[in-house]
Amino acid sequence: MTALAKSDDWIDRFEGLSKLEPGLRNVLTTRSHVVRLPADSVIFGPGKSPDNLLLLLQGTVRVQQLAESGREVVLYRVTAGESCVLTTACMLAYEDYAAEGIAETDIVVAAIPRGVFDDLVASSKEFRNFVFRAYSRRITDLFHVIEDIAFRRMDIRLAQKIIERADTGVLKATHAQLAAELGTAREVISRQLAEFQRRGWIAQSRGVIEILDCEGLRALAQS
Amino acid sequence: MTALAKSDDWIDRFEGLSKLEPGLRNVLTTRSHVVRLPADSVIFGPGKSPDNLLLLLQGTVRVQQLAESGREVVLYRVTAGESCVLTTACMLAYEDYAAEGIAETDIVVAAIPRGVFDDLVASSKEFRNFVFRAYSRRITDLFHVIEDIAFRRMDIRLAQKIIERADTGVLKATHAQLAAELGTAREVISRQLAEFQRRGWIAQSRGVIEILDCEGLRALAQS
DNA sequence: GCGCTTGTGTGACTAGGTCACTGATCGCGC
DNA sequence: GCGCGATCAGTGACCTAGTCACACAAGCGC
Repeated sequence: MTALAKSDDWIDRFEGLSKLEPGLRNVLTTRSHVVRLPADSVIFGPGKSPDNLLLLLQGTVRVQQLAESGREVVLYRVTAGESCVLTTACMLAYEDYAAEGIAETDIVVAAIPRGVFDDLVASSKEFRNFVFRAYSRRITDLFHVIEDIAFRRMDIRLAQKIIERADTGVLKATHAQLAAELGTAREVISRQLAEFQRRGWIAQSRGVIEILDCEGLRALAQS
Repeated sequence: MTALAKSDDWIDRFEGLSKLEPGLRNVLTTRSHVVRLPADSVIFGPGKSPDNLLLLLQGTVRVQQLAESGREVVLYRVTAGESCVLTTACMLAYEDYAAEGIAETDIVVAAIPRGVFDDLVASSKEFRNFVFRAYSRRITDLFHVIEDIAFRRMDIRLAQKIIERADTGVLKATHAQLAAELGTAREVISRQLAEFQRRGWIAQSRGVIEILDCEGLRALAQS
């Protein structure tokens, strides 16, 4: 991180920006600032629209939808090397919407002020492509979420989530967190996990799920 | 329509474009073409990504998500005076996604080729704002859909849909169409409508729903 | 009128969400 | 080490929504 703050190395971490015209690289680095934020920071949310485009250098950001009832769904995650591009659209949002972005880990971001963003979009085809490609990616993610919620079974979605988010066979998450992730109720997750356990696919303890039979899970996830 | 094809009047139908720089108005009109398409035309879809940005002059376009199972959900509608801006993102789509856009009526569109779109984004702040504002709008719509599907009751969603889409107290749609609209099964719609009828809110006949008690529906829709 | 197609109604059953709990486990202060 | 509040997990009863396999009805062409 110390090195990051004073160099422009970070640009090369973004696939779509590596071929950026040299002059514009300069614009980017001199007119944006690298910021470090602690885990659980709210990047944007209802009534809190950012006025920077954020490029994520380290860590992950979770973007989730909130309902008045208090329930939530995770829409997608932004990982290092990606931009949180929907924020640009959100800057102009018609009504303010009920999604928020939260730092899931400590994060390091390059914040590009709105005016600089606008200049770059105007002057660089590379940058435009970068932006539109990022949009495309997110919208595809949203389509995915819709399809999942509307048409897929919970057990399948849960199995997928466990595989996707388990690190070295272990997933640290409470049932309530998984429920928020998938937009369902805690009890539903508890019951499904109990069933997975009964089948010998996982072992559970407080806040931890351990995968015992990845093949079993995968078979369900892919059906 | 005859008048439309040969003038640039249509630009003024788009709120965000009316203040477009005069020179660029010209670019728009000379390098785009006004096209008329019949109802049910597929504007874009899986494996059919458009290479024009479409601005809708007349009619409406329905954008819907398809699942392999054959079920569908309507994501949003584009109405006259709006642009089908997600197509721009879709031109660059990572994987191709399972959404399609269909002309719901006969439509008249101004088709802006990709290169022209790019030039305009580069040269006009007005146009950029127009584009990003349109994105914002659509994304908000998608957030809405997700919230509805994940957290709202069917009876409420159905009541809303009926009110929203009924024309002079009458809605011409089959139960199957309403089911596709809301991403549920036909039987569910049939049962809900039977209940609405039992309560005296609507009358039904083949392919037609007539609103008898709008207040009753509205009360449910708002709860 | 006869048969086809399309639209609607129904019952039995499964999956998922809600409610109101109980019991387990953990961290922490003392 | 013990007690206690907070967080996490399990459970049964009940309701809503989606699935399946039908029967039945209305419009349409011939």
